[in-house]
Amino acid sequence: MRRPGMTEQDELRKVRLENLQTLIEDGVAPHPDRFERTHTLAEAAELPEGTAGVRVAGRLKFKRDFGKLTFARLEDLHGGIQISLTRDGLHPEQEQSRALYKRFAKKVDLWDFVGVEGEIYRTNKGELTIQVGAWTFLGKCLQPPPGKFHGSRDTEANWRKRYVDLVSNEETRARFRLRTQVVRALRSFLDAERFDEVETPILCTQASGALARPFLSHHNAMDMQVVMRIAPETYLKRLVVGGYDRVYEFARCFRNEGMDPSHLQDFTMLEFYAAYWNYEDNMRFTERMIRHVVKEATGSHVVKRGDREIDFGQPWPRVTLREVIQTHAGIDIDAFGDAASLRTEIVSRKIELENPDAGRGGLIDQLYKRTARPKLIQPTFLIRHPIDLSPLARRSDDDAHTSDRFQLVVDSWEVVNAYSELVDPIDQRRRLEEQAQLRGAGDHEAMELDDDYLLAMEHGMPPISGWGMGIDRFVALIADAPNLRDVVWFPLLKPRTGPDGEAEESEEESPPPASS
RNA sequence: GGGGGUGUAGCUCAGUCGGUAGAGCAUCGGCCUUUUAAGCCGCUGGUCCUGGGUUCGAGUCCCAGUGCCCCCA
Repeated sequence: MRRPGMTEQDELRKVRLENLQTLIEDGVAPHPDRFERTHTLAEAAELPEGTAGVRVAGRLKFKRDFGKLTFARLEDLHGGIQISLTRDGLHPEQEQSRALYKRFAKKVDLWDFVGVEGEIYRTNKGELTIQVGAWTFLGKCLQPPPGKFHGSRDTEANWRKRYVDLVSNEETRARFRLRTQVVRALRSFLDAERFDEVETPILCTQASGALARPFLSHHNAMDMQVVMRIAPETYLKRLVVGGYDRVYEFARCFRNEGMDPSHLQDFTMLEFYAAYWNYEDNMRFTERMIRHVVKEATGSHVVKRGDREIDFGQPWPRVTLREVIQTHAGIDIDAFGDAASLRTEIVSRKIELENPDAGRGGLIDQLYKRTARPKLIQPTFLIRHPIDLSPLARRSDDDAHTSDRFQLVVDSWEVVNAYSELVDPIDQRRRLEEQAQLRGAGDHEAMELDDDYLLAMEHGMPPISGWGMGIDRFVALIADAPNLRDVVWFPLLKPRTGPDGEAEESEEESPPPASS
């Protein structure tokens, strides 16, 4: 394999390695075991001037050296503060102080970890700063950091090396802080409403609970195929059979399907089930919860999305699928009771569908996605979907063709999907058998017959309303992120081959020995 | 599956008609006690994504591949 001369990256790394070596030779511990802080960086930035004995630690993000005075800035995920060191302010003895100053100015590099102790003051330019009386080396960054002013703007690099993205870009830090806030707000809201949090299997013998293709794997000891779950739904409903009357799970799910900016293979879904509720109870609850979470996480009910403003504070309209299609496609689906007549009507209106051979429910779904969904911007409850698109949902009492179901649509994204659950094991078996027939006919998205779940159902279910929300989508929505990968810490990407992806050859210098 | 875009120094980016590979910042050396993208002087730094082809000569043109992005079905 060709091996060119040392690249610039190698050279920059070598300088840092040499700086570390110098510190070690001076008796500095390269990897100290701990550092006692009195404040986080964000806390320190709120302290009044004159506060002494402040001990903080963080990554060195800027350094401006004036020869006898150095300004620097420490940062972490939640904040940062400026520090300043002077040539004569680090030790009572002048010679010692100058040595400590020079060590900091010359041998500590950007992105190294440093701990300092000092007093809060305000600089001539008005910036709150810690006048450092003592500093401690806490960790070396051997890799050259990206630019000082602009972090990496390369989206691919930011996904592959999210840690670099996080250190470099405040927008990235803010986006992930928002995600954490959203999850925290949802969890505490549900806990306060007496829901119990559980975990159900990810590795399953059967994929159920959604219309999607699973990832396959193999269990060696049992010598059998296993699948990664596509939804936690049927397990959570088993728990309702078992006596949980309000239960939820933050469920990592996996769907082996096409990739685009609004779909991930590996995503997080929040599902909850509430006994004795119907889907209308659930809509009221949803509106209350989501409104609360948006306010809690963003500080406002109004979220900016591109040039649009989404207002979660206004009452959310409820429209039936029939109404919304009538409005935007001009077709009354109730006037076409079978697939053939509906298909003819769609064709006559020159609306092109991706899969014109679908059944009536499938045609309605495509018609909606094609014509109406792009127009739904403000939070809207879409209700009463065709029964054959909802094999686990309860049939409406007043219309055998529709289900007691709702979706929450925001900025044309389906954020929430919920319904009154089908709790009749006889009806459930019939509908899963229909799905199994579609499967047999080659429809990979049709649902599998799940005998074990049907057995659980036969032990008795109360009325239930179930609910599911894609956390990644919801966060991307309120973070104004164009791509779901922007709100996932480590999105799946193909490994790089070639220059960047070559295995490291073992010619790198041996690490410096630990100081004794 | 189809189409379009993109890949050049550690980072952000230029690179004209095919003719010696460029800038700013970072790094490195020097000066500087109040900076906020500090400033000044000087020096470095390249697998132009990969592989082929055309050509006297390719970052540039052609073909194929590849990572990433976007759009469409």
